[in-house]
Formats: sequence, C-alpha cells, structure tokens
Amino acid sequence: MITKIEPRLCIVSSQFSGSSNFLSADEVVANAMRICRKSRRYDRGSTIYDEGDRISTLFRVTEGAVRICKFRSDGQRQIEAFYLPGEFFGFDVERSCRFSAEAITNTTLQVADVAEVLAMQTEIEGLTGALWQIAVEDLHRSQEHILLLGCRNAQERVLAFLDEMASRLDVTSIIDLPMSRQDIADYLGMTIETVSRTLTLLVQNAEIAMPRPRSVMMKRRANCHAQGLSRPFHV
Amino acid sequence: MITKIEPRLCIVSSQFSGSSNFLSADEVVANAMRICRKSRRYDRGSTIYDEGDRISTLFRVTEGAVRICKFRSDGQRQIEAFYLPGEFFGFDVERSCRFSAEAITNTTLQVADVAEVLAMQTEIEGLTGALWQIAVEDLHRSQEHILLLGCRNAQERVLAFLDEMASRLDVTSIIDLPMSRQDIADYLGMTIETVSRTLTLLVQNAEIAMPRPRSVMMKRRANCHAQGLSRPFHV
DNA sequence: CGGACAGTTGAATCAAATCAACAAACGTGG
DNA sequence: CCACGTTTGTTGATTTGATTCAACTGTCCG
Repeated sequence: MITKIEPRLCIVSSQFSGSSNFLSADEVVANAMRICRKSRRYDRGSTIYDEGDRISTLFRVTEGAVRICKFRSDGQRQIEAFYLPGEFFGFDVERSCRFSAEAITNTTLQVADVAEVLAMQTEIEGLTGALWQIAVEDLHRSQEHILLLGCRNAQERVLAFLDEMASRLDVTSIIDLPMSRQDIADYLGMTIETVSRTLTLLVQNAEIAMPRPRSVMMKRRANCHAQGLSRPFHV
Repeated sequence: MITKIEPRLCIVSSQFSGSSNFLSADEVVANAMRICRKSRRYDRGSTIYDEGDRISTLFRVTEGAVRICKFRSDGQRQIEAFYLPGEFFGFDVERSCRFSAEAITNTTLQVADVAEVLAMQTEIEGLTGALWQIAVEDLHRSQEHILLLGCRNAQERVLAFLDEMASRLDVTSIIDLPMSRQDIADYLGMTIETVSRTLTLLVQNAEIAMPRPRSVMMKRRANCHAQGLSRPFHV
C-alpha cells in the first residue's frame, strides 16, 4: 500500500503500525510525553481546564478518570466525553477550549505542551502518524457517543453505555465505574432517576448484576448497533 | 508561538494558517485533490459507500449533500453526520468503513485516493497541517452533534439544528435544507412527526418562518449552549 | 451519633412516540 | 396542460415512557 513516508502523515492506522518498530500509536505518543517528565495530580471534582481557557496542552490519563463537559445557561450539564486510563485528550484545541475538563476521581495526568510534543517529530519516528491515529480514535469515540444518544429508549442507552465502558476499561467481567449516576445521566442525556431505575430493571431482568452501585457485571453483550444489516426501510 | 515546521504536523489551526501562503486548510486540501482530477456524480438516494466497504478515499462535496448513517438491527437509522458543499469526509477510515454514505440530493463529489493525497505532502506546502485541521473540524462537528442530541426537548433540538445548518451553509437569511424531515428526524434522534409538529409550532410562535417546507428563515439565534456561564449546580 | 452525599423508589405529570388519516408537492405520461 | 399516482409533509387522537417532585435508604466520615 503506502510506503513509509515518515515523519509525514500516514493516515491509515493499519498501515501506520508497520512504521514505528512495533510500538502502538498510544505508546509512541506516551513516550514522547514522558520526555516532558510532567505529571499532575487532580483531586476528585477539581477542574483541569475551563471553557474559554487558552491552553495548548496534551493530556494523558495515567490514573483516574476525566469528564469533558459543557454547561448550559439553564443549568443543564452535558458530558461530551469521558477519558479513562491510557486515553489522550486536549489535542483538538483551537484558539480556546470549547469545553471544560474535570477530574471525576482523584486523577493523575501526564501533561505536555503541544509545541514541545510537535518539536519531537524529527527525533521520534512515527510520532506524526501516531498523533493522527489518536485524533482519529477520539473522533471514533465521539461517533460512538452519537450512536449511543441515538438509542431511543433508556434500557438500550444504558446497556450501550455499559458496553462502551467495558471495552474501554478493557474488562470482561466486572466493570468498576468511576463516575456517579449524575455523570452517567449527563452523558446519556437522561435524568439520574431514570438511570437508576433502568439499572435496577436490568438487574431484575437478569441482564446485568450489580453487587455495588458502581460495579456492574454484564451478562450479555449490548446490541445497540448490530452490523451487517442492509438498509431495510430507507432507500 | 510555534515556528514553521512544515511539512510536519502543526496542530493549532491559528498557527497553521500562517504557514501556507494565506490559503485556508480547505483550499490547500481541495487543491491537492484537484490534481487527481477525479469527480463523481451521485444520484439522489444513491449509495457512495457501505458500512464494511474497504476503501481509503477522501471525498469533498462540491455540490449537493451527503448523509453518513448507521442502520440498526431493528430497522432504525441513525444519521451520524451531514456533509455540505465544501466539506470533506472519508479521511477517518481504518480497516473498513464504520458507516455508510449516501447522496441526499443529486451530488457531485471530488474524489481522491488517500495514498495519492499523502504522496503530495512533499510537493504541497502545508498539506499535512491542512489535513490535520480538517480532521479537527470534523471532530468539532461531531462534538456539536453530541451537544445537539443533549438538548432535552424537541424545540431546542430543532432550533439548534437549524442554527447549525445556517452556519454551515453560510447563510444569514433563508436556509434551504437539502434533507427530508425523515433525515432531520434520524439526525436528531426523534420521529418525523415530532420534527414536523415542532417546526409548525416554531412558526406559530414566530421563532421561524417557513415559506416552503424545505426553506426556513430564522428570526433569532438558537441559544442551546450559551457560553460564559460558570457551573451553577454541579461541582 | 449525626450530617452530608449517593443512590433508590414511588406517584403524578407531561412530552414525545405511535397509529392513523389527510393534504400538499412532484413527476410522469397521456 | 391536466390527470393520476407517488412521495413528502402535516395534523389529530391516543398511548407510552421518561421526567418531575418527593420521600426514603444506605454509606462514608468527622
């Protein structure tokens, strides 16, 4: 396919992987950030940055969890994204932050100035492509979030959410949720009561088990967006 | 800020603009694609690519409109994004397409193989950064879509949608919608009837005017996500 | 022990979905 | 140009499911 054209942009991730000594994109960027040797701790509930802040910083969650949110004039909060250990955020800044970021639990972040990371493109092989891949992964998470919000009833949304968390936390058995019911509600665009009710309903229907409010066991996979089906109604 | 480090990745768009002879990112990539001299016409309703297809093609809408969608096993369709004249799509492919793309109206697309575009990075100054900026713009549109789906009632969603269309079609007066009510409904996660009802309600409340079903005039800006407000309830 | 917080549950309300009928716009062929 | 069928959009009546408001339970921590 594409020959190695590093350090320029190599779009397709599967093609990219061959051009960086078998390191994943995450590892390449994480290594670059590690050179900056900057790490910050944030207490549960503290603000990492605010909407409108003028920063250009790349973050990587090493421990804990982060929520990206928007506050509306009516007091409503929409959670745009969660970031879990190993995931990156902050690379999409323009002039100023379009959202605010808060630590959900006590959180440790690797921090690096975007300019510093960019300056390493000459030294670190595959960095440019790795940054691209991380951005594309973030876009994909956003797209999944849209699909999730497209689920028309509470059960499907919650199941799809749990499914997403299971795969992103990379667990097969028990999901340890870092976020509160309110966080989940604001991520799914529903109320805290409906989230709670839906979870107990799922327990009653034996779709999940919930030994403690924040630890959930899925008994079967959610099927919110089954693939391989050709368009049945809309032509 | 960052000195010119082309052709490597320059993340911040405002910084990027200076490094390409006053051409916008869109223009730079459009020029690169133009070299490929490939353009395709799609009839209204025809499929551009299907979920699962193995293509790596960059598209730019020159005329018409495109919908990106996912079909669920229950027959439900979720529209993940619309693409309007001047906008790019298709750069986020991995192994295979995660969604399908269809022409909403009769549509003309500029088409270029991703590998060919990448190969031009040596010749075209600023191409790498321009590609990055376009990807970030796409991410931002996705994020706006999430906020839109977070609006909790029909009126706000529809107003926010009209607002989005007005700014993306770059019109101040009359919005000529290329898509049907069904398309709007599937984009907003509601039913066709509710979309229709909401629009007539907005006309009655003199929030919009609607000379024809597909042409809408906004009388005031939507205020779905007013900025500058510090978090009132959630700390 | 008592207060604060997180989560659950209940009853009433309300808004969107559903089912159904109708109207308007469009395109094609006579 | 009009007639006719098709598509697209609107409106009405009813149902349903999420929200709202409220009370309550459990847990953590000083």
